[in-house]
Amino acid sequence: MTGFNLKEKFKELLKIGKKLPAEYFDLGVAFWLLNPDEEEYSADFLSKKYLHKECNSSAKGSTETHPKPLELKQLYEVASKKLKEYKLEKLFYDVEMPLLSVLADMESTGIKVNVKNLKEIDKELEKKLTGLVKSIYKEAGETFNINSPKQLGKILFEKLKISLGGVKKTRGGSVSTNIETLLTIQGRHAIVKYILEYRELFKLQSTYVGPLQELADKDKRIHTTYIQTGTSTGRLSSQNPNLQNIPSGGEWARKIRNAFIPEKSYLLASFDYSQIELRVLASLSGDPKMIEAFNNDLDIHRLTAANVFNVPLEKVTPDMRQLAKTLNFGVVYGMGARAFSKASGLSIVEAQRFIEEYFNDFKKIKEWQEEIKMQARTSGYVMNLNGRRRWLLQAASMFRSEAAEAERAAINMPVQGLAADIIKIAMVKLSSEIKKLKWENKVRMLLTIHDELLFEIDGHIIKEAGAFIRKIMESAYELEVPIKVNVKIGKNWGELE
DNA sequence: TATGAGGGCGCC
DNA sequence: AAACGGCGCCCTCATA
Repeated sequence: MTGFNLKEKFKELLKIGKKLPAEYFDLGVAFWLLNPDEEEYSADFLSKKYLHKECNSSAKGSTETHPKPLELKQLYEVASKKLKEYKLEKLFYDVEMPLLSVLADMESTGIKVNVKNLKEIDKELEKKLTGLVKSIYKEAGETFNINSPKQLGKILFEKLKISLGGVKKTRGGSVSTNIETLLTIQGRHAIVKYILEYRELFKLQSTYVGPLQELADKDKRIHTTYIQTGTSTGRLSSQNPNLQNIPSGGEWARKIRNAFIPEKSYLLASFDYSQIELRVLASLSGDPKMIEAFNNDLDIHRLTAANVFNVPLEKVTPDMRQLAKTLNFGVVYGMGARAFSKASGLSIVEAQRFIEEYFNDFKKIKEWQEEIKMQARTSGYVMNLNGRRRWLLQAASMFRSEAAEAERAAINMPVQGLAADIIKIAMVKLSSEIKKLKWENKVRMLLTIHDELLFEIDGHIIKEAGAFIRKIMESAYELEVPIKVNVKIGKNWGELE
C-alpha cells in the first residue's frame, strides 16, 4: 500500500477489525525523512513541489483531496529513489514504517482519564480564579481583561505606575508582562502575586483541565494524534490533545496527572531513559571523562560540578550541582554565555568562565561540536548516526545571527535525533515482542513522551512485564555507554513510584 | 465569521 | 526576551 496518512487508514482498519497490509509506504513520512523542514507533507504540496504539478485546487475547505493514482506512483518513484540515494532506506523501512502502525495502535488505544476527577479540579480552579479576579480588579481599581497582555500592561505600568526597572520589551515593542517580568516587579505592588497565580491557574484550566474532559470518549479514554512528520530532528509531536506537555511539577500538576488512570485491574507504568541525550552526547563525542562517568553510573551533574569547580566529588554542594545541571542541558542546546547567565543568575562574565571551564574539562565535546558546525557550513546539512538528515543551508549565511541559529540547531539535531531514534527503535521492538508473547491485551503502550514510554499493564504480570520492557528499552541501541531506564509504577500518572 | 500574528507558557 | 534545541495550544486583537 502506498499513500498519504496511512496511520489514519490503519486506524480505520483496526476499528473494523481488518488486517493491516504487510507492506506499505507512507509518502509523507518518506518526504519528511528526505527533508524534515518542508512546510507540509500533503499530497498537494508535494506533488506541486516534486512533480511540478499545480495544486489539486478543489477550492479550500470541504474534504481532503485525493491524489490521482498516477501522481501517487510518480511521487513514490521520486521518494524511493531519493531514500536510496540518501541512504535513508533502513531508517524508513526498519524504523519509521513499522513505527507508523505502532502509533496507530497507541492512538486507537488511548489513555483513560477520570472525568469526574477532572470536573472537580475544574470546579476548584474556577473558585480560585473567581477569587483572584476579584482581588486583581480591586487592586487595579477597575475591571479589565487580565488575559490581554496589552490591557494588563496598561494597568500595571500606566494606571498603577509600577516602576519599569528591569522590565523588558517584547519583540513587538510593547512592555512584556511575562512571568519573568512579573517576578521582577513582584515586590513593587500587591497585585502582582495575584496575577502570577491567575496566570498559572488559568493556563491549567484552559489548556488542560477543560479540553481533556471534552476529548474523553464514551470509555473515558483520550486519543492523541502523533505527528510522525512533526519535527525537524526526528522526534514525534503530539496533538489534539498534546499529551506530551501535560503539567508535571507542582501541586496542581499532580492533581491533573492523578486524573490519568489505568483500566480496572491494570496499573500505569512509566519507563524513562535516564539522561539519554547526555549519554548520546558522550557517545558521539567520545569524551573520555563523560564516558567514564556513565560507565561507572555516576551522577553526571555532580561529576560535571566537580570538574568545573575543581573540587572532589564529595565536596559538591547542591548549588554547584544545580549549576552544572544547567550547564549540561545548555551544552546540548548550544547555549551561550548570555543564556547561561540568565538561567543561572551569574553575571555574563562568570557565565562565560564556566562555559570555558566546561569545555576545557570536556574537550572532546567542544571538538565534536566544532566538527558538526563545520559540516553544516560546508555541506549545508547535518546527519545523526543513523543517517537522519536535516538541511541547514543557513549555516553558511552571511547574517551572523542566522548562521549562529543554524549552528545551534546543527549541534542539537544529531543528539536529539539519535535519542529519538533510540526510543523509536525500542517502540518497534516492544510492539513486536508483545505480539510474540500474545500480551497485546495485558501490556498496552499508551504514550511516548520523547524519552519516556507510558504503559498500562495487567496487574498480574506487572513485575515480569516491567522487567521485560526495561530490558528491551535498554538494549534497543548500542552506545559507547550503557543506556539506563528508570521504571515507575502506580495507580495513576501522578503517583508513580 | 474566519484567519493569522503576537504574547505567553506547558512539556522533554 | 533570548546569542538555549525541539514541540502544540491558549487567548487577544487586528484584519479579511
